[in-house]
Amino acid sequence: MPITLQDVAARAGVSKSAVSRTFTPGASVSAKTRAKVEAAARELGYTPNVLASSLTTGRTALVGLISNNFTNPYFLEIFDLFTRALQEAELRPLLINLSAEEDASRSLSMLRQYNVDGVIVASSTLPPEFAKVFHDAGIPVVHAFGWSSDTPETGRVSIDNTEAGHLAAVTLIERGYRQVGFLGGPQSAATTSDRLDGFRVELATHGIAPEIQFATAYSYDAGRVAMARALESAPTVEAWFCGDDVIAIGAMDAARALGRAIPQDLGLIGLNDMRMAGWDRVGLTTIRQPAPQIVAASVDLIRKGIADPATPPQRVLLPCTLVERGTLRARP
Amino acid sequence: MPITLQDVAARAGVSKSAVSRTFTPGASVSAKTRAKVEAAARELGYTPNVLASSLTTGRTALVGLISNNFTNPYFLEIFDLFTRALQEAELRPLLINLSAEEDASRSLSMLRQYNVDGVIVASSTLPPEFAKVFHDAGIPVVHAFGWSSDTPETGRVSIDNTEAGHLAAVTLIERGYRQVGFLGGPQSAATTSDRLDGFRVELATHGIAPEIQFATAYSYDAGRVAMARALESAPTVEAWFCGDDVIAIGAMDAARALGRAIPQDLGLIGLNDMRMAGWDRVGLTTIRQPAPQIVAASVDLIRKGIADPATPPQRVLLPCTLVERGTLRARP
DNA sequence: CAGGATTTTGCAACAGGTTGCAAAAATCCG
DNA sequence: CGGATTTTTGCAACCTGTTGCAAAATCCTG
Repeated sequence: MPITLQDVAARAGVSKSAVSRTFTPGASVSAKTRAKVEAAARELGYTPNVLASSLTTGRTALVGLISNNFTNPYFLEIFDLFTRALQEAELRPLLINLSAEEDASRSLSMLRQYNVDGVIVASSTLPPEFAKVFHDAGIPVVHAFGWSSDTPETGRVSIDNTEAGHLAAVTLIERGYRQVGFLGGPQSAATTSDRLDGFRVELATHGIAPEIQFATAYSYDAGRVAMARALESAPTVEAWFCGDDVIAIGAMDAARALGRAIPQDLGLIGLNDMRMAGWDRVGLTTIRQPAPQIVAASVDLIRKGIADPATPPQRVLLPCTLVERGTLRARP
Repeated sequence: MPITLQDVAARAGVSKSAVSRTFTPGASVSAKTRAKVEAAARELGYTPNVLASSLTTGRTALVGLISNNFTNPYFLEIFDLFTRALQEAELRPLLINLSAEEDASRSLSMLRQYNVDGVIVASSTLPPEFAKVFHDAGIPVVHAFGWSSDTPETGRVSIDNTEAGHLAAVTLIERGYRQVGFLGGPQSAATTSDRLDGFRVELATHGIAPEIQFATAYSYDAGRVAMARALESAPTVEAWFCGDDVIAIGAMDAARALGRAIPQDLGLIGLNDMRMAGWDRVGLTTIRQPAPQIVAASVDLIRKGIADPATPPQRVLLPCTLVERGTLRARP
């Protein structure tokens, strides 16, 4: 049923090789045959079968896009960026939802079956070792949005989470908050501990030890229950640094529900600057991750890794910035 | 480098065929050879190459998942559901972001290159004809979340949008609203006109003609500007039926910004019931689309279409229900 | 226009599997 | 236990393209 090389070759009156070469950039074909072949291909509606060609070339243009963050609206923005950037680079994302399990080896074997050219891990909660499995299997891999100081040797792109924690601390101090807290994402997440570290270190220079709490997930609900608990156990904290915007929004609602006005009674600062943070009803002061740059750099790294598998894994750290809205009191 | 059938065959001391059969469900292999082969495969870490086998079997287990809704948080929920359901069915989603362009033929040729087994179009804004292109190319296709009374013959799963419009009208009438408006998604979207139809028809039986406005996209910003405009041009409308939750949220913020309290001064009812609609700070009264069922039915249809390409395209319409929260005044 | 250099072309082998067919092995049954 | 059945197995062809190699065609140059 589908049109093959053979069919086109027959129609154009040339050999299979000629047709193949017509569609292979840089191959040697005369203008005349090329024209004949292209005409025949057009008439028949021929599309080369990437899968078949991958057998000999070893290239599929397929890239595994793995994430386990399907409840955080921020990641829709990330997926939007990634799919566009990959399409731009002529790569095709094979999307894997890892919410249910965390077993890298299963993903690995699946992606191997499809001979993917590379893998992008877009997750702040997957452990750094996750990406390593692909690297060890010889598949170029980049871990985006996750990072920790002690990651194994794989490509990675993210903000400097320690720096983000630092920035949060500086901001809170500057606003005159003295009793502050850290409401992080899942405690096991690689990023969480870095953010906490940076936060703590800076606060320590002011002689402050933050209250510490963790939400069980990067989600509204998790933020909500964590903050409800936090307000109970640490009612004197004046401002919280939340490990993520969606957690911060949940936290905000929990605080309001318990009668604490924001920012009058309680300050909040988030992280990510997802689009929603700028909505009227949210107006969250937050630390922006430069998502477009992170994505661009990730795809760039993957391209390089594919082009030359010998490329050593690279790390890219991008700066984050404060975005002022309405959940922290003004500078005194 | 990678392990092939051949390698396993050699190690197990059998022919390639024996190995192939061991991995083909339902093929004839004795328990003894199967054991030998499995042992060898395990020792070598062999994973069959789906792409190579697809050449002869014509099956890739790849499914194109096409959407152009990457700014509507509702679709993150949809993607979550789809990726899980597809994984469950042993199918792999090849994600295509069609935000930039609407040209079906480009997607078609791309998906053909990869020999996808089927295509799922998850979009409320892509025209019904879009899915038809795949159907005509002999690729099983299901259009989910989009529908219009006059769609061409492709598989489709959605709510009955006319019914949804009807339900919205009934609800508003029941609350005593008489001056009502329709704030739809993009005017070109297939779903929009059906929703409007149902809405209008029911209102007409009460002698009411609604004010009509369209947002330019399914997004917060679009909802916001559309409502700002609507409040100007039709300030007497007491309640609006918004074609989508995220539009409704934007609309709500616009109304508040212009000093209209909700639900006291203005009623709003959305559509979808995305998770966020239930957040404290949103509390949107809305019409729920049964997303899990829509997704399940879509994947089911695709599976059937793949299993037997002769299966005629089916349509599944699922019921939608009212979810009461706080953006409509109480029943008088 | 001859002769050599260069480009283009087709053949055939190959990528990693699957499968129809016939031979070989195992099983059944009287 | 021998012959008829049934099951298992390997061979070889095939799926759709790519590519090294040598032959054929074209191009240059004197």
